[in-house]
Amino acid sequence: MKASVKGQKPRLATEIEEDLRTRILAGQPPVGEKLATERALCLTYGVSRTVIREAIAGLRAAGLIESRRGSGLFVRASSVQAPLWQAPMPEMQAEIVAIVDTLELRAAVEIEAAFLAATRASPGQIAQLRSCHQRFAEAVAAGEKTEAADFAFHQAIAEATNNSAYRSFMEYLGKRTIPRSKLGLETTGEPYRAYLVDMQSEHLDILEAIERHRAEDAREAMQAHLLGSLERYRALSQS
Amino acid sequence: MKASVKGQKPRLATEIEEDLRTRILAGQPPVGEKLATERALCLTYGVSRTVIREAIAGLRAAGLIESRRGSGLFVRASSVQAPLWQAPMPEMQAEIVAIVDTLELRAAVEIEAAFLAATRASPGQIAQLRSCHQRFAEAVAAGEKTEAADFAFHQAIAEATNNSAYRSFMEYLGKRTIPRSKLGLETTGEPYRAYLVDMQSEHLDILEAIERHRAEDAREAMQAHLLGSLERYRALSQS
DNA sequence: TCAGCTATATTTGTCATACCAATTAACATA
DNA sequence: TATGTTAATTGGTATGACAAATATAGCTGA
Repeated sequence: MKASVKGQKPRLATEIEEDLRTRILAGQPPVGEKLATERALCLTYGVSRTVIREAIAGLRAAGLIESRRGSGLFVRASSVQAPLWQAPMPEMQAEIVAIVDTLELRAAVEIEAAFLAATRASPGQIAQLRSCHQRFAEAVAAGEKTEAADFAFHQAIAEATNNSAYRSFMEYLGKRTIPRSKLGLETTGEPYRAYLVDMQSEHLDILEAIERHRAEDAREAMQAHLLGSLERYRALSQS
Repeated sequence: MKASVKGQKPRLATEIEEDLRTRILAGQPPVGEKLATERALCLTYGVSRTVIREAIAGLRAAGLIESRRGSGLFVRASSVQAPLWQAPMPEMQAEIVAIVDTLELRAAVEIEAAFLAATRASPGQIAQLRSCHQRFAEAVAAGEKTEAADFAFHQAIAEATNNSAYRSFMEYLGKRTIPRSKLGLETTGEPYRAYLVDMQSEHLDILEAIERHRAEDAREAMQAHLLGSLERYRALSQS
């Protein structure tokens, strides 16, 4: 059943909009190609042109298509990023989107945090980072849960920025950390362990860059780490 | 001039959609309240009901409003757009140093937001940015307060990331905006006006980079803008 | 045979009217 | 005053019409 206002039956235009959105995101038709004409869509869906135009208005607002009078409807090079993974249930969609959005925001903050930490970290803060890294490595070796150690490492970086806003932001994120198993990630077996070993290695890259006060190196190491995490996460999600 | 397909004049529905979007995002009407009826909007904008319905279709697709037959149009508290920050960050309250830290955190986020906006902004969002920039310019020319227009411009950039976390972050910052006069900034006289003219020029650089989908340019323009603002602020604070 | 021009067809944008379905407001009655 | 009925309001959908912009077909001349 398509989403609708509480108790009300779904609107025809909304249903058709979702169907067209699904097709467009699936590359049918491909970017730059023409969509069927309004008249053809009326025939296809058996509805009036008013309904079709409202469905198209939604797609246009989302930046998926553009219309040209006299020419037709064209699929745009989409400005909206495709979802990282399919939501199992529509009700979870908002939550999952928020998770992905938060991860993206977090990435922006953490990359800059690594830079600032590399320029400002005191010897005591670097020692704290090394200690967190060590605890992460021990958890990996013992086959224990690594989420807490992982987050402690990132929190120590925020601490080393000597910026209370960064500390607060990471503290806030900590309250919203979601266990990897809840994200559908299989947290046992060799692939996951390899995933953790890669993470550990990247943590070391970040630590060493901060230790040597190489700000740009720290930024790049954190960026590589977050991108690598995302890619490994995707690979594990599909296995 | 509102955004439009190359060479084509803007569509009435798109213009009205942007205007309504601006009003809704400004809290007029507030979340949960009713929008004007379709009929009233026809009279207000002097257009047919078809145009109004297409504008509304775009707002509905964006999750800003929901319609209920027999009841009216309501401003939604969207689950995606709801602010992630429910509780205030305790450590960020009423500390001078916290303000500087927040600005630094904000810079990290906004620089990345400019990058993401340049890759993702829809034509409607670019039009919104241009509208905000225009209002800022008008406020400068009229000698009026520019804080609201300034913040609206930055909020529109966050909007154009199509990332709810960025939106929420900017919304949170908005609640913490401190009037420049409270920061000890003399907000009258020629030096302040020159300060605003510089800001306006930098806003245009950011806007044009986003408009041209030059992600790296947008990032650099935002970085230059934020650094420039800080330097100008320091200069004004000491005069 | 090909290029250029013109007329026609196609497509989207906007307008107007009508009717249906759901909700709300007004009114009458007990 | 409460309840039920009726009318009005509001959004959803359908249909037809015309304008504006673009694409295509056909004709003409070199």
